[in-house]
Amino acid sequence: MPRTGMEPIRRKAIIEAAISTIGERGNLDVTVGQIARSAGVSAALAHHYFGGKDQIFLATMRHLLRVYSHNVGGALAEAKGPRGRISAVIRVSFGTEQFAPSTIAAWLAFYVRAQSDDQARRLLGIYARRLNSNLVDALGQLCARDDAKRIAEGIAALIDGLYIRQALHSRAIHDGPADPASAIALVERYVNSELGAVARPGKKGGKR
Amino acid sequence: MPRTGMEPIRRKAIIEAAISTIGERGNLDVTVGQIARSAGVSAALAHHYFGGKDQIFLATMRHLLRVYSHNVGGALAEAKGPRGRISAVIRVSFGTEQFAPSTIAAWLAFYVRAQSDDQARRLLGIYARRLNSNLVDALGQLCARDDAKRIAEGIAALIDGLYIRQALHSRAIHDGPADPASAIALVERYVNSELGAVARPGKKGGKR
DNA sequence: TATTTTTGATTGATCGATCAATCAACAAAA
DNA sequence: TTTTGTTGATTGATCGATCAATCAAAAATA
Repeated sequence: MPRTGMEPIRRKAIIEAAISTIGERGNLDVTVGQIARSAGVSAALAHHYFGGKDQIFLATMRHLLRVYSHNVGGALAEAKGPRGRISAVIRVSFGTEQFAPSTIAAWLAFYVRAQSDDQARRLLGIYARRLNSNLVDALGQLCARDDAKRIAEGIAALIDGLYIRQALHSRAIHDGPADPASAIALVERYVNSELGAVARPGKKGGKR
Repeated sequence: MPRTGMEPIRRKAIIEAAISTIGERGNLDVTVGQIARSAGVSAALAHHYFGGKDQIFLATMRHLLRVYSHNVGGALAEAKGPRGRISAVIRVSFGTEQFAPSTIAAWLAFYVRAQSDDQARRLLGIYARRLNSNLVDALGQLCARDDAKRIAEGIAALIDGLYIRQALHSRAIHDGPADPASAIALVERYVNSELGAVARPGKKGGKR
């Protein structure tokens, strides 16, 4: 049945199989064979298209990152004002696409991977920097630069922390579904109280 | 040179070697041989004393947990009032012992391990529950129960998030040292603004 | 249209390396 | 000499990677 033009279809299938396989196991201790089987192909084919296990992982990370960036981009476009852009980032971060159990598990696994793999770290670095500048830019219009940096760090930490906790809970309580709403509410509340506590930025932000 | 009474010495050496080996690599893809060599013994001896790789990991987790609990216990004993106990928990969580790069990396690695290993998950669950009840108990004396739960979740998420981010940063910037002070300040500020925003708890906490 | 050639798609089989685990043996106290 | 500590050697299993061999569609040719 080999029709030509299978390559993009296979690549996509293998990447999605990688996400679900990694997501099920919760770590990167998955074999190429497992991923391939889940994608309905042989392990050899996965190697053929990607070159090796590492590259399957990297392609999967890139896919996750691309989807996230795409969603953020869309949400930012519709957002009204800096505060709206902050909410957009938060909302997307806990959106159904990002907050699916297997996505969360894969994300966490790649975080760990970045500890020992330069390329993985570089990819995560791109995501982190983009998130950070989105937040700092928006916050910078609402408060002093120093405060903006600090609040952005807090938001990012809250997001990462809620992710890691969600990953554990969704397994502890027999695959309980994620609860994006309360996570969003918690972060939003953080943003509000932090913004409420800092002075408006004059042309020069005053100290505290 | 076999003197008797080596067992506890070897166990400790192997556990500490496991922490540093895991910490260096940043994940659990370490061999028993590497751990053993770092401890100055043979791989066979590590098996002899622990029974297997899994048990080395579990013993290492238990050790990490025990040290943390011990430190928290000590800090809680000296703390004055509920607000002081919250600060004690935060301070210990970012204390030098917990915030050493290899400890952070090992902690994160075990978090991922808990995704696929029941016993590891159980151990982390104990830690999480203890942390949570410490925080909720203290917060419950300062605000309504519902608020206490929410703020405790926020604190825990912030701690986890700052950990995971620290793990990445300390590797990105060529083993830059941790910065406990700013992490502590960020969480403390969160506690203050959240507590400032909620009403005092009457005998019955009012809604919001 | 019918036949041949080419090429992309795909896999089973297999190699080489790694590693956890086991065991038999040895050394040094007790 | 009995026990405790310790290790090198070995094994069995797993896995990533490679490769030769199919198979079928598409393209070229008759």
